Amino acid sequence: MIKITFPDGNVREFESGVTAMEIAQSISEGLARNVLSASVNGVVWDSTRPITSDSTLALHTWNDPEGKNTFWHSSAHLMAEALEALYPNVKFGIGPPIENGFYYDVDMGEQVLSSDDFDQIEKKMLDLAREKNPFVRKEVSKADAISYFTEKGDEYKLELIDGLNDGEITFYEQGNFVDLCRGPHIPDTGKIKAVKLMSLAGAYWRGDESRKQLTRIYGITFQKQKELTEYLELLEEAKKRDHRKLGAELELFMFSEKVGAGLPIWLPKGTALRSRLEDFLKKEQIRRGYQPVITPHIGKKELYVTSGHYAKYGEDSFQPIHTPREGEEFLLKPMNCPHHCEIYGHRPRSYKELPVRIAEFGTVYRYEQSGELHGLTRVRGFTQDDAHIFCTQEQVKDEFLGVLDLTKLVLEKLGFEDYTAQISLRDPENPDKYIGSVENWDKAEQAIIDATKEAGLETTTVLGEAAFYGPKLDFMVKDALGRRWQLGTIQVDYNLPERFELEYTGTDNAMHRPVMIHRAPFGSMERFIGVLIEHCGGKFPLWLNPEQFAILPISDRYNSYAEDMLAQLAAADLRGFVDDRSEKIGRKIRDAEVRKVPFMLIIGEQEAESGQVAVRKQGEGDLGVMELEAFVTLMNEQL
RNA sequence: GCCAGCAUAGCUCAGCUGGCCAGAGCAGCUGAUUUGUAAUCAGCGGGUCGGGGGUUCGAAUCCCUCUGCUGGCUCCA
Repeated sequence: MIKITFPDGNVREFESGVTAMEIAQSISEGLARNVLSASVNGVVWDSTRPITSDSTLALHTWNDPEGKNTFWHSSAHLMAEALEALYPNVKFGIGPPIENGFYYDVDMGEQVLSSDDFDQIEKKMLDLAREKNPFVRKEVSKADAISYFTEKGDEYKLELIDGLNDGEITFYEQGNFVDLCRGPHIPDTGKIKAVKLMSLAGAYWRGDESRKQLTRIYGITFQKQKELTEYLELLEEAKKRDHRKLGAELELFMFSEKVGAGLPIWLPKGTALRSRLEDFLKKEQIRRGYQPVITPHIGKKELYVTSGHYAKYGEDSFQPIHTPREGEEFLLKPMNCPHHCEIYGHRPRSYKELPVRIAEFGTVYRYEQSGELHGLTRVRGFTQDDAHIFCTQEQVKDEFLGVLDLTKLVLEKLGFEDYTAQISLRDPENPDKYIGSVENWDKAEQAIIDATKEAGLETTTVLGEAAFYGPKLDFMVKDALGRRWQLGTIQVDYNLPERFELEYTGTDNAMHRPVMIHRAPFGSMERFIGVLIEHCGGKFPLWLNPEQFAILPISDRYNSYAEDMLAQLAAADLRGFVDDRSEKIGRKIRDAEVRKVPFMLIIGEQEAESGQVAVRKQGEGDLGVMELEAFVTLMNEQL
């Protein structure tokens, strides 16, 4: 007999060789039906694998990430089986589960797969799933594994086997398909009831640009058709909220082939929105002791040689601009920090004036490969809500706290309730990758950890993700559809103060090197607004909305009255417009609704006589008639 | 940059395997209508079918190339 410890601490005895599935059955048939895999002593296993020693056990269903992963991993195998049945010469790379579904990298040889083939593959997958073939785990020797895939002629699997040790190699078999795989898998293919192949993409073998590009097939599967339908509906919703689509519809921004790819052009309404965001932050920053500055969009090449960016990114940047006579070389600025370092260094600094906080909405230009560009979230020219704080090592923690507070304020003001902070620290295995003293790194990392704790932030910590010049913290924000975005960032930097030889005179009358903190609560205005558009589906908070209300006269006769009203509301600092077209009121309402104007003021004979307004809220409907002052109050309450 | 796909009017799209002056809805303009909570009616204008080259008697349709876009890969100071 062996002892099995459950997550709630309960311990029960079972015969040695019992499987997780059998244990589940002993609890309830219903549970057993839902079990996809199980963690045995913390390792995810097949639910059908015999347990032969005292163990902890956690059963995984669709509701656990582990359960979903197992399900999708098995689905990848099912897809591979279908592919092999349809295209006998296909060779397989790797096929893991991902956040939403799975993929398999395959080498189709001469054959070109297109999404038109998806139907056929999906059908085959469902046919094979209906066979309810069990996933059978087999331990094989390295020699046997090699001879199997040599015979099959799959060089990718052979390469994978090459990296494995004898004794740790397993195959999984379902139906006629055998794959090299660590597992685990669901009990049988019958659980896969709904299949959808999503897209095709090229993917380099083992992520290496110099190696062969395989075809990556993305898919997702579910246990119920209904779940697939819901998932596809969610994707539809995301598509409706796509900032590229809404940005065009609401006339916020545009792109022009003539101006160039990846260079967003802000239209009047988008500019109104963006300016409000900037003003909000500018005010808040001034309150917090930041000093706004303005620096040029280009800088001499030497500036970036000094900063080190030229050596690191020179080749992969927009190339220098040359002056015609003098032959000077200028670079479009890819960052604001070198300019800000020059500002710090333009005169001697005393410890008394630290921290110095230099802020600029600085537009920067970075070369991105053409395939990388995407709406506002990946562009070649963008504006950072940048600031650099020059302080002493001792001040780092307090400055960090201040920035955390500001960033939280920004996110919450814009309706991002769900976010976490990702702390990126050194890779302990590679100390040589980093510049700056070990003591300073220790202090800075500790300062970040302490500051986030003090700020009560939910954090995740990743080792090895720090920049070479210092540890950093990124805000990971979840939007209304549950998608995660990286927005604001705070980075400690020991490198630039060194390179620019920045100093201050300390209490001891000696020279010291300040620490620099880069920070951007929004990240970039472009990216932030892109995410904001999708988060709120184009229905911006009232204080940001370029159009807060529309005045809709019932007929032309009330147009001048509407204009008077507009003037009164403008005097109350509210923004709107009059729809004075000779259209029926139903039409004007519809158009305002589609434009997502938050409030509509309908005025006709009754309102003109009583001096009141009939208020309608976008998406909600009629709020009834009220005095104009009451409407102003209503608006101000929501600002 | 690489793989796959897409590009027809301001927008959304039709135009099958090459064949009469390239279509629709919405938007726009003009006129009529003067309207009470999500689309009033009529008329009109608008496209060298993304650019260039080729195949063909004939190309929106087939081929090549460039540009842009989409989904990924690689990259991201």
